Amino acid sequence: MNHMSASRPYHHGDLRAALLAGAERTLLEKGVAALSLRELAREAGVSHAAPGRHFKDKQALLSALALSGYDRLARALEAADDPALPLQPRLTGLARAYLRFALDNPELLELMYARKHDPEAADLMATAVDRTVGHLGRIIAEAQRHGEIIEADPHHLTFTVGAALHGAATFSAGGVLDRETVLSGVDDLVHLLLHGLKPR
Amino acid sequence: MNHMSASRPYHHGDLRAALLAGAERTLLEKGVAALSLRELAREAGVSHAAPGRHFKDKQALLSALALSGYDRLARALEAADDPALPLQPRLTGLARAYLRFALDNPELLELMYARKHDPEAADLMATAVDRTVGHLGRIIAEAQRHGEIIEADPHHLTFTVGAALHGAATFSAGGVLDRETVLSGVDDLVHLLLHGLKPR
DNA sequence: GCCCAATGTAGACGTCGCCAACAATGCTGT
DNA sequence: ACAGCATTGTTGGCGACGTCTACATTGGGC
Repeated sequence: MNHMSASRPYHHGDLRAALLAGAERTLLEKGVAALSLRELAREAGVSHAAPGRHFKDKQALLSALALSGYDRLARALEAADDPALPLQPRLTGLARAYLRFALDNPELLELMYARKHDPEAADLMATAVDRTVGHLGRIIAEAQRHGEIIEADPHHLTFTVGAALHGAATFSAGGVLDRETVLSGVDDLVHLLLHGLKPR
Repeated sequence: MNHMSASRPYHHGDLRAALLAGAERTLLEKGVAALSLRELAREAGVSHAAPGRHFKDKQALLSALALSGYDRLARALEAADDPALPLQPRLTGLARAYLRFALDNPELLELMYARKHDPEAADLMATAVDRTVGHLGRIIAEAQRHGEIIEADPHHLTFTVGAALHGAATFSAGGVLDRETVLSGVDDLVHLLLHGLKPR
């Protein structure tokens, strides 16, 4: 029985997606602290308990958000990777894409690296991370085969490069430096990683 | 008038310190999400509104916690720094101390790098950070004077080294790698930073 | 066309951060 | 010594939140 005239249908249609979309927007505009399931439900026009049908608890929604973040990051990196380029500009392009993502989505990045996810979600995270660092790892291994990079344990190399990029992204997202300064420093960062701090 | 026999004194003595200590313990044992002002008040044996006399809101307590974290980190780094050492082992020692701190206090480190602090607290943070990266910066500038490091913009160099260390710390604190693996990888990390990935 | 699983609703419970009004305490100036 | 006052703690309450349970509505598969 419909009390109100012209009321929306009892079922939302795709509440899960609507909640995720709203959460993403709130995350971008007001930060993770401002995320509330009840508020998201209000925005979606459903009752305060409806989100519980799609996410077992708030953390589950955050995990889903982080997971979709990994997807977007992976797509951004793959789009930015040009295998035809020589090693250094290729890495620079990747680094720039990563930093751009970090600068555009600082709170999302924080969520992605948070260590509060259910074991199940954490597994999905791990594979998502593997996909990304695996990409970097393959580039490095290939460069090793071409003799462009020293023959050390490729995991160590990947870890170091990934750490430098991620640290830069964290610093940048922290807002100490402005966007342009960070992005224009990428060339030097990659150069330093490749050539080292010691004179040659 | 004392209703209860043998009740505690009306005033706590040093509630502020007790709250911070309790918060630090909870942070270590159960994470920042489990931090509640009311719970801290209970542990300290005071009423639920008492913390409000010492911290204007919850964020103020978190900021104080972060600030004390910077203090401890700075002390740990200074204790670990041996200026008599050659550059590479000296940096390795510092890196190891930083990673140890990150592994021991992952949630605290996250708090320290959070970008949610009041302008006033953010200022104190900034100077605390300056103190630490300034230390690193001086080491690098000195090495430059000795010709041990290329003559590039020292800020760029410091940023890169700091980013690499911080990224490694974040990865480590994230719990993907176990403590021993991380700490034993420090030598390689510093070596790579100094000598670069390209063959010499 | 019926039945059941999926989805949404209504209400309640306990916890939380924060605020205001009030009570106890200890410091300071005289 | 002691009055007055700022500091510190208490009590009670407000609104918001996450989560649970019981119930309502819907739509797809037998």
